[in-house]
Amino acid sequence: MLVSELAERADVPLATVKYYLREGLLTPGETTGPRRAEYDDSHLRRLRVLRLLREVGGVPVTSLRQVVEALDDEGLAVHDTMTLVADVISAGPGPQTQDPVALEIVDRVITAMGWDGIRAESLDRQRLASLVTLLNGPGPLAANVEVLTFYAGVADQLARAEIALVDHSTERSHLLEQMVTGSVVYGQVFELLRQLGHEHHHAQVATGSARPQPVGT
Amino acid sequence: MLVSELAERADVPLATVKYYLREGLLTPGETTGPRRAEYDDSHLRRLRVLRLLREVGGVPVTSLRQVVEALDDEGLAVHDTMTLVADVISAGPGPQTQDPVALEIVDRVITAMGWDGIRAESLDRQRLASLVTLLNGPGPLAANVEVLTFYAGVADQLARAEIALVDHSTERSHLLEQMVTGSVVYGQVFELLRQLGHEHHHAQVATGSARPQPVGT
DNA sequence: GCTGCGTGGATACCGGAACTATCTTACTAC
DNA sequence: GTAGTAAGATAGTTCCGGTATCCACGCAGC
Repeated sequence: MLVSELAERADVPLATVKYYLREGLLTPGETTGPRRAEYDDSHLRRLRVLRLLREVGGVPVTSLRQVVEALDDEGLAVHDTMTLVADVISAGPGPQTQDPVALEIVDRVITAMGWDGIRAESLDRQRLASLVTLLNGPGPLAANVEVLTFYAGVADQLARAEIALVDHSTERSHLLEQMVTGSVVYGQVFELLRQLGHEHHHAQVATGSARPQPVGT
Repeated sequence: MLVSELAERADVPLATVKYYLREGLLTPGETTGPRRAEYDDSHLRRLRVLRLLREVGGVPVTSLRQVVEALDDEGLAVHDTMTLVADVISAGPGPQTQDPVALEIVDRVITAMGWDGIRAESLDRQRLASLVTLLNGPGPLAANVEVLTFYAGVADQLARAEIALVDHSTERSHLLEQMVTGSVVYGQVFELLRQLGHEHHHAQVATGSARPQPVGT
């Protein structure tokens, strides 16, 4: 297919596709003449992934370039690609504080969960420590190991389920695209469900019903 | 305190505080002279909340104005304020699709959860439907009622816990600020923990250990 | 073969968001 | 009385994510 068709099929303005090509987010189509180039299904899939990351995940375009680099590096194991992508994708700027106390709280949670596959350089780990610093600074909120471990337990349920859901036997590129988009979209899905849960339970409190209890019924 | 002190205590550039005042995100201090105004602790707390919503939650400044309006409307019940704020805060633009099929899927999940306190106009509900449309469009991912209900169950655990955690007996303004910031910050905390969970379980898969199982051990 | 649409490629421009800098006037503390 | 800063207003800046325009030219239909 030609660019215009690619753009139309992905429901993306042509100008934007050209922009992505310029930025190196899409590999140029196969040139079939001086003013002619052919694009295939892999381009279409890639473009869809990019739009999803941008629009649903809010991933900035500069980060997208890092994502495609990781995705296209055939020499990289699936696992390594995913950690690379994870470092880039999750929201917020890099960690600004390296408060050792917060880091230790985070590490204790990680240990309590038995999560032994986490790199010390994991940006998520450091970002989490920043948030803990923030929570334990001025203000009424506080994060302790117990609460965080509870959260981690819940998060673990999701992580397990999500990994179990993907078909691990498919080809590398398809598998990665599936995992990356899944992670982003289901992250949003969960966040919305959490908000809906809030809305319901707030209503419960407001109408004078019993306060919701954290664990059992 | 004077503006400069307010800015310093909240660790926000003075120019930014002035900007927020201009935008109506902060109420003007009490004028004690033609070129003098006094700010108090409520301003400081408000400013901290705003920065948190902006930096951690990524809430745009224009939405912040709506948030403060809801927060400052003393005639509004706590519950109603929260739903108003929730509509404004959660990420993404308003819903663009109103696919009846997706909406019905969402509603079935809501019913299955026994969530009867959710307004039909809830933006989160509609945003979720948009995501479901997206998932069930082209591409390998798919969202069915079962999977979504599983997610909703997990989300419900969090929502319960979070509501149980706040001290419901404090004064309106403090309570709301606590709930709003808590919702945003813990949303991020959870997302990071979910990513960490992924990182661990991916590592498990990569090292050839048993694949993680969704529910039990 | 001619024509006119559309292509690939390059470059320039735009609009919104979130600040940031400057300037003016005037109080206030020393 | 004078140096320092506050308040308030206005204008300017940076970054991001696109759009728009331009050009020279090949291809499809006639």
